[in-house]
Amino acid sequence: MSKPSIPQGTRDFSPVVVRKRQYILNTLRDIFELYGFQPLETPAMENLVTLTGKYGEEGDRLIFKILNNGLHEMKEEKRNKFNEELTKVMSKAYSSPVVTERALRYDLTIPFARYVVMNQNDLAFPFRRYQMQPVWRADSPQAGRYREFWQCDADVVGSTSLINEAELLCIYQSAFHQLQIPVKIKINSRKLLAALAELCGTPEKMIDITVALDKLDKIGWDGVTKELRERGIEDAGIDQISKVISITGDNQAKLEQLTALMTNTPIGLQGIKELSISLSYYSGLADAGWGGTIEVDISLARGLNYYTGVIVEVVCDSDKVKMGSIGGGGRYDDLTGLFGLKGLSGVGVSFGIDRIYDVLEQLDAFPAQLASGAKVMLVNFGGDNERYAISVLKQLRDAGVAAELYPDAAKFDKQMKYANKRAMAYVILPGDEEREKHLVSLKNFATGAQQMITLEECVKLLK
RNA sequence: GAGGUUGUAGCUCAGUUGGUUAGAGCAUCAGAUUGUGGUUCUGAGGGUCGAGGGUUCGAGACCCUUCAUCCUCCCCA
Repeated sequence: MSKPSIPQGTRDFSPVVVRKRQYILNTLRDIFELYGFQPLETPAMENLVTLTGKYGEEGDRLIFKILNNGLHEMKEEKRNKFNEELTKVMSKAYSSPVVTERALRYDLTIPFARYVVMNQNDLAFPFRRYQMQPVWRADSPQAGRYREFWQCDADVVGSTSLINEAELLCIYQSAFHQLQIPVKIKINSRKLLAALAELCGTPEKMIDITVALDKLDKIGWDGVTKELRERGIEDAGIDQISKVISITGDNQAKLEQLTALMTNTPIGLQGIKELSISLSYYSGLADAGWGGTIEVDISLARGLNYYTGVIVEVVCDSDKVKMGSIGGGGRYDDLTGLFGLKGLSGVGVSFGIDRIYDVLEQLDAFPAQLASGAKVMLVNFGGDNERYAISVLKQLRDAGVAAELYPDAAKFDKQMKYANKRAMAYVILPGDEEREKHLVSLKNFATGAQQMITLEECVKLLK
């Protein structure tokens, strides 16, 4: 007998953990629905060709490919061909439709784009959807990084209105307010980064600048300078970048200074205008009770290179927590163009469920009542008492009280220990005396107090 | 792709320069206790020391190979 284990980079979620995760997911779901987003689910596997070439060379290697089935019923000749191709596939980054033509979903964005293109005739655009599902990556796991993890996305496609940007900001604010996580939302525009590349005199280096700048938090300005040099940016250009990212003040002041710096780059001015309009829409929609701050941050880059407009990132704003971003998103033009549907602009946000979980744990901000499960357990005394217990059990459930009966007439001590371990709030003792009097003895497990009462009174207490 | 960590009971881990029959806590089961839990006491079961090879009179420990694991860098969420 081999010891049981689970695949590298996967996790079991125990009951308490599932409850806490569901609390996060339910909170987000309610908000998405409130803002008119519709739920979407796509299959765990996609056709391999749908995924390949969408995540870059590195990404292609990290896609979990699924071996074709039906090997046992192949004809001799086909099986030989299969084995030949399999050897090739195993030896290097090589794909063969003979061996694998499906793969596990790598993220939710590409399947979403695929869905939109396939259903373009039926969808009402702008299409607002949210999706919360696991994704898989054949990456080597490390702390906080798994081969199976959940993503939670909300996107709007088919509209270029900046109201969408403002609404997604509201969703972030509302969500983290409800979850009681203090946050700072950083906002920028890819157009400003494009303008920055122009200011450097190297507009074609925008991606290089973006990737380098994205590491500012991690490696500091000196590190970024070094990386920019390695990526072929001249010192004069680095000076320009330095000048732009070091502007200070509130959002209004920052945008004004930027305007001055970028008067000669139309794309920069447009980016500034978009940020300004988004923020103004936002202030019309925002609730005064939300605590999070929204801050224009020119150094915010976001690694993903399909973003083209406004980009955002959420970080936890608390001294007690050290954590990278817990959410991010932005506008992307033409994502569906990959599948032949051109001219559809989209904007979306993503919530980092695992990190949000960790933050809530560190802040000790999960609601206390999540810990307890079923409310009450009935002790099983066997025989006639068991029959009585079953009738009480049914009546409790009919009244909407979460209850369970210990299934065996085991020793009393054992049953009580079980109830204790399960963290039951109450225990009901349906024994001889209770059965004869048609009453129940209800014991409060926290206080130890016990009373013999009618079932009606009992239900009233437990509801 | 590069580097490092750890593999001993179901779980978490001790195990001295290589030396008799490999230990503890938790968990499980039984008993003190057949209607009163959280903290008690007693006892029991449970091990091819990750796998394979080597050195040695003798290996859980040393060497080689291999597998697994966790972590760091790269990259990413």
